[in-house]
Amino acid sequence: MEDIRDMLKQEISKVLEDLARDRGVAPELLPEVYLERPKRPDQGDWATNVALQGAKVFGSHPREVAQALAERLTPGEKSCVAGVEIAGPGFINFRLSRGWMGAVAERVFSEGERYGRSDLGRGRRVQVEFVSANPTGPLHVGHGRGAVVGDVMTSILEFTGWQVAREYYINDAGLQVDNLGRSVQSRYFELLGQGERAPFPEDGYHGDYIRDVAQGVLDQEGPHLLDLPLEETLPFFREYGCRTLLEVIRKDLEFFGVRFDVWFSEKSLYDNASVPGMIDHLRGRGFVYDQDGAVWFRATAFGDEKDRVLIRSNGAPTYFASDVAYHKDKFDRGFDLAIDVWGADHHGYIPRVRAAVEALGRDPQDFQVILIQMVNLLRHGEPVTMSKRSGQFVTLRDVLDDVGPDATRYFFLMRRSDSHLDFDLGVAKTQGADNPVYYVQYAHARMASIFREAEARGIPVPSGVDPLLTEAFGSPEEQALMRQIALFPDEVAKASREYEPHRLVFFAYDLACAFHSFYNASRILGEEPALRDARLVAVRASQIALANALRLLGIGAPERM
RNA sequence: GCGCCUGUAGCUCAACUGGAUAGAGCAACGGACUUCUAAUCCGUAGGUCGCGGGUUCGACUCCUGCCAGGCGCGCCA
Repeated sequence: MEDIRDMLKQEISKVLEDLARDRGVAPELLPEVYLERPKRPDQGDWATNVALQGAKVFGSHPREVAQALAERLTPGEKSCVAGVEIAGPGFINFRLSRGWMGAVAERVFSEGERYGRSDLGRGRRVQVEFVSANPTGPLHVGHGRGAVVGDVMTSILEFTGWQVAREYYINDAGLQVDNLGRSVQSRYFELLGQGERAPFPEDGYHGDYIRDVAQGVLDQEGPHLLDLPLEETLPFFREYGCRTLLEVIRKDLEFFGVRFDVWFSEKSLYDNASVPGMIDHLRGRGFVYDQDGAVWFRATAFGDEKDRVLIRSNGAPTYFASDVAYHKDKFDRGFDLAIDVWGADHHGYIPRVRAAVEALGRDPQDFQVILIQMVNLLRHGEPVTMSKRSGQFVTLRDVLDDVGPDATRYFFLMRRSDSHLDFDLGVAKTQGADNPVYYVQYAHARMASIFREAEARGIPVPSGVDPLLTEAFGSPEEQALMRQIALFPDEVAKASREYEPHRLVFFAYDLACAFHSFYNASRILGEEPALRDARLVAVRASQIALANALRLLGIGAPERM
């Protein structure tokens, strides 16, 4: 299909240049040729709007230009073009001969699991940092959305020729882990009936899981920590709590099918002096100065609205300081592109980090952020309230146990990540018609079932595409199905370029839809051999495309349901 | 006050980045299983694309001014 498009494009460009020469139009004024797939089948298989774009430079009407171009375009055997017509305000529509469907199927067959791959990334290295939730409690639903978006994004990037590293940034330095340590410490004392000796911190973590962590300390250490000064044991509680909760997070993510190559410790940036190193580096480039006893980054030099503090006047570094050091580290490690997946409430933070990236001497485009909007959790239309403070929030684990990983992934991915998402646990759980996950998976199960039945009847499934056999193609449903299959590489590329993993969910859904229509309209195994084999080829191609899409999404492709 | 995001069918969302008659799913109504899975399909109905200007062959898409909602504007993380 790609090949056909390229050939068409070249031919149109050539004809356009010929026409320009004949009419004395300078070639550099000519518009670029775009070929697009019309929405409606009666508008052909491919269409171009060059005549509309170029009417002005020709000093003529779009339809007249289109007519002139069309006259010079002769349907050719090789390009599969069966017809050229002018429509609407001046579109040129191309109708392909039936052979195109065979060409699509042939490509899908020969590429198999690789169908949809590309070399967009050209082997460049990209690091995707996602989730990065503070290790102060279990993951909640919002983290889950970021986890899936990041995970699927990495799969897509890998599939499109990038060398990918998946990374989790652990915020194990600073105030919040301190609070965690004190919270655990307090609960530990409480378990031993001496809670009043270690008061619960004002901004402490109230969730029950803190008691579990404290119980773990008690089981491991016994009561001897009671006898030591609070400040002396705090580092232990802090470290223990952090490690334990991180392990909980890691297990939840693993259950969700999300894995990381690197777990990067914020604390390590201080242990190995990366933060002062970064500050020296930026100071040397003239982007750091001292004022009011604090150390500042000149973010305004790169379009941020104000300069930002790196080291407070009390000597403590800001979160931003470690973040800049972390991003410097990313680029020092040789990544060509760094993609961060953040909660949308952090969007105001983007300009300063981008400014820092630029100050480090990188193209600001080498740093990209995917924003994840809020998830509204509902149960049968009723909002489920979440408050991490009080500890009464619905965890990712709760949702996974309730509706399962496949449905959870699907729901998190079915909207653009930067738009609000209503996640109704009731709907996600129903196995009925209003649950799109099953609609898609059912399509795959149906395909598998056809092949099972074929085997039972002793009907061999064609392993290749016989050009004669594809002449049997042709119903509107078959065409729609093959058209959708042919779209897959484009959709993957688009998802990769635009950082929009949800596109694949829409693709999978549309493919399932095209398949269900085809299935209901066509008999397969009962038909005479030529037609039967052609349809088996279509089903196999559908199955490969759908399985590839589901694999990228991390959603199961069941053989039966 | 400033910045970012959002506003499309009763509800939840698409619209190939400026293209042709704005499309799906729920919800409503009417049909299709003696067949390779009816967790499916087909049809009907539903719209001043928040509102007003502008740009051009052409605007849901771009520019501008309003209106409404969300988020953000710390020497917090």
